[in-house]
Amino acid sequence: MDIPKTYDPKQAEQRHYERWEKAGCFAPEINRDPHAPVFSIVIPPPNVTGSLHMGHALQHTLMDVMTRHKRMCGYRTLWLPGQDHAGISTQKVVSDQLEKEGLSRHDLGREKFIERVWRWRHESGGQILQQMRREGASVDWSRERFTMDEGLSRAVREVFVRLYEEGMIYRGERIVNWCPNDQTVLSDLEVAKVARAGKLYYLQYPVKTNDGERRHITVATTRPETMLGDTAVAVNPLDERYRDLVGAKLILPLTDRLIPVIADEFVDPEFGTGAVKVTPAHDPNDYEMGVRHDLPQVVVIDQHALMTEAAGKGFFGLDRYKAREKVVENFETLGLLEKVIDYEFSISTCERCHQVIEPLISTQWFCRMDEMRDLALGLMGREKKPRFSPEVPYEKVYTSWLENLRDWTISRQLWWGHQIPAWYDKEGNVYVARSVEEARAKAGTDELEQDPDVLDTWFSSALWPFSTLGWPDETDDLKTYYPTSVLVTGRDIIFLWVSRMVMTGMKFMSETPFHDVVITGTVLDKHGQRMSKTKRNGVDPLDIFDKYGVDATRVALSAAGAGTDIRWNDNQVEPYRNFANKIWNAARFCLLNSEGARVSPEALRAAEGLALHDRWILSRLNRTARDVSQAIGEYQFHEAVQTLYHFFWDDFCDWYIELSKWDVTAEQTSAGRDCARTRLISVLEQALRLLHPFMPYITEELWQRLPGVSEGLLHEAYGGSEATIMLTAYPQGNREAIDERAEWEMQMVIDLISRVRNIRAEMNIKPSERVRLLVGAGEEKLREVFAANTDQIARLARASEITVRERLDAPRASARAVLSGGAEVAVPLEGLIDFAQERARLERERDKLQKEAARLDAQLANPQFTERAPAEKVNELRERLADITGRLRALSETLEALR
RNA sequence: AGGCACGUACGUCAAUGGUAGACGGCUUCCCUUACAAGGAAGAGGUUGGGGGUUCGAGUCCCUCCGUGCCUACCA
Repeated sequence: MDIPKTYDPKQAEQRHYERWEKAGCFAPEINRDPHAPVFSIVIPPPNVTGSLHMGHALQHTLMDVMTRHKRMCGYRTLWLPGQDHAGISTQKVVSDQLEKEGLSRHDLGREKFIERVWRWRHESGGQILQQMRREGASVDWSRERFTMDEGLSRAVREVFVRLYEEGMIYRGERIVNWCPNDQTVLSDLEVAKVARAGKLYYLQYPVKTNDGERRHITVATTRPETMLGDTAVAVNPLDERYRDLVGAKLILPLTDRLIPVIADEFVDPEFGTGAVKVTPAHDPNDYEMGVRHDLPQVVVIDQHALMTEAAGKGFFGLDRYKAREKVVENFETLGLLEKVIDYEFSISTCERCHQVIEPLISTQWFCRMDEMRDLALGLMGREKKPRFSPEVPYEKVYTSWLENLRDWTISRQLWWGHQIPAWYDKEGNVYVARSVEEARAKAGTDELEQDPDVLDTWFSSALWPFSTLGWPDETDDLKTYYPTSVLVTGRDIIFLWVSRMVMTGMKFMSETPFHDVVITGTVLDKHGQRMSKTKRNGVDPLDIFDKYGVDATRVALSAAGAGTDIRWNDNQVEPYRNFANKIWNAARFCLLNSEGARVSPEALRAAEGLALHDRWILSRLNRTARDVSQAIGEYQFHEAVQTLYHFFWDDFCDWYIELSKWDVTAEQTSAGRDCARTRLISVLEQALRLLHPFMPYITEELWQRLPGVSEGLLHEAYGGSEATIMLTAYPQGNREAIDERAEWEMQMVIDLISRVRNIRAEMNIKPSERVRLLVGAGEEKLREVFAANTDQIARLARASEITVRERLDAPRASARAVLSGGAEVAVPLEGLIDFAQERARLERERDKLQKEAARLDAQLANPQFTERAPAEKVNELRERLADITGRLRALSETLEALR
């Protein structure tokens, strides 16, 4: 058999994915058990414009681990893939392409432009899905969805119409967030607040008096240019300074308008001058105040952030920042600029293009959220669903956001997206319908024009868990896979996406869209900075795959703590690349000694007369299986990884293989040898199954090479499928197979061997040199354990002979050690031993033990402790103290003998 | 401005209120026929400072220092 010494991940990565896919392993239909429990996940649809980043790799890995695990547990398993049309981003990508050709989207016209976007999507969009194949993601490609698919678009129209008919969607004029660059309205969630160092300008507005008295009110503002649209100045009704001026008129400088002084509780008397200029058309708070006081709205800034005609001759057409300078200059000239101070404040910017948002009054479509919000809050209140992991702090983040939820601006002035299903007749009457035909029927005329706006991208995403399964039709998929089992995503879209899915899910399906929500940490760069394109500090997962292999990368990502941010550093993957190589070589050893062996479940049963190391590894295997399943179930992937890593490396490689070597590598063919080989390879096979959800490629690659693997090993739900490790049964860990006694006995043997190795290292005994071992053990049980395993101990401790007695009887010139359980071991070293050095070594150990004994003594002597602590805990300490005391006694005697 | 996290070995991170661990790195020895991406043995911590609750605190409470994140209508 020809197996290379070093694992080459690329080879395995190329070989298996396509085969799995062709065999239909990813589709739930592979499961032929009609009573199988169901497990389903919908992928957070990546943007068509996106390419894979580490955040995806992390989330996809966790989703795939869960999916593969549940599939191996016999669940009917669906992981549904798909993509989001990503309105603004996609439109921008294609617009930029056009720009390079010297064209704008308006040159093409709406229809041609959309055609072009579709072409782009088919040609270069969605590379991310190809990249997912490399990740090993076991998604069902036959159910792939796109938010602009006909089916999903139908769901969008259906939801829109129903909500409209219930009065939850309405059209109205409001102040909104406008991006002058993207030329569209944005929802509050798409606006990012950024701290900026700016100035606070103090402007004086003269009071119009009849007696010629010269008075003024000073207002403070960060945006002087908006003063051209002021229609009032507001003060707090309780503010003594201005009480007599409420109701008075002010002369608004640079214009010919008079504006009133009004009283409103919104005004904080402590801030600035206690007087606020009110610009209802260009500030959300002022807008509200304007509504309360019935103030006129003077629009002085337009959709391109240029000053309008209403701003006055001198300002018309100026950019808003130019206008700002000019207003300030004019105030200075007029002697009305009181002062300018440095001031840091936060401004609203467009999340995508970072342009400063301009609040504008505009007619848009809105969605009332109160009813759906209450549905979601009720679900959390009654059933505590969805269950967030980690629960702290996300459950609270989610609910407190819902409690403060406001109406959602759902229209966007874009071309790429779901066009709003509303039509207008010549009189401007609106007809909301599922199709133009339905609208015509409602209107009684064919002369209708559809609303040009499209819906917020998140509107269709909000329906994802049921629209992808066929809603509004009552499909089998919908009945089977809704609600989904778990949603895996980042914290940045809890509001944008998670909460909205819950709300629409409750509204239209009357059930939570997912039982659990796993919030992953953010992948940061090695300095703890967020990865971003502009900073160019992003890491391409494909580079990591090339460098270390997909499996190693997946394990490294799974090993990150639950919910905590991950400071990414390439070399963190190295240990897992090494781990993969370790697995490879362990399997290599098994395979090189596999003649006469075959994978066999019977070999894993405890039986009479099994050697200690066999009983032990079976116990460890079952314990590991149990712990891993529990960890995955609790979304503690790092614990699962740690458990598997140590089982495979420490238990299986370092001890079990070493202890099996003698039997397995025997030159003579024998039933005993075949038996040992079969057991070894069967344990390996189980270990590969346990590792498979995390490391799909290497486990499949090795599994296929094991002798005796066949369809017969598959989980019964997959009977008739082709042989692959991904359809075998996941080891559950049998509680009865956990053999505490075997684990204790083995621990004694390991302890003895380690002590001898320690002596050898400290005494500089060459590896090639065999030593004699004298073991003294008062307990008969222990003597039996050592006696039964002398061959093993001799091989691993490199001893020539071993004598086990009740009492240690060793020559003075020996190096000694005391084991737990009170046993002692001595290595006679005639002529080699430095007595002073040996005494010092043992004294050091004695001091350590004495300290611990003293601490335990004190704790046990404290009646408060023995009375209040649980009896189990107290006993544990007593036993430990007894053990230490025994060892101390033995040590003292040894030291005495060396004097 | 409020709210929420976090601070543990040289580095990156784990630890239901019960003996502080892992993986790199480091030191010494070994190319022992699965693996030098390996094996064996080690060194390294009064868990950011201070106070409190408790028989017992990395873990719970308070406070200070430092670092992140989120929310917000103070012009």
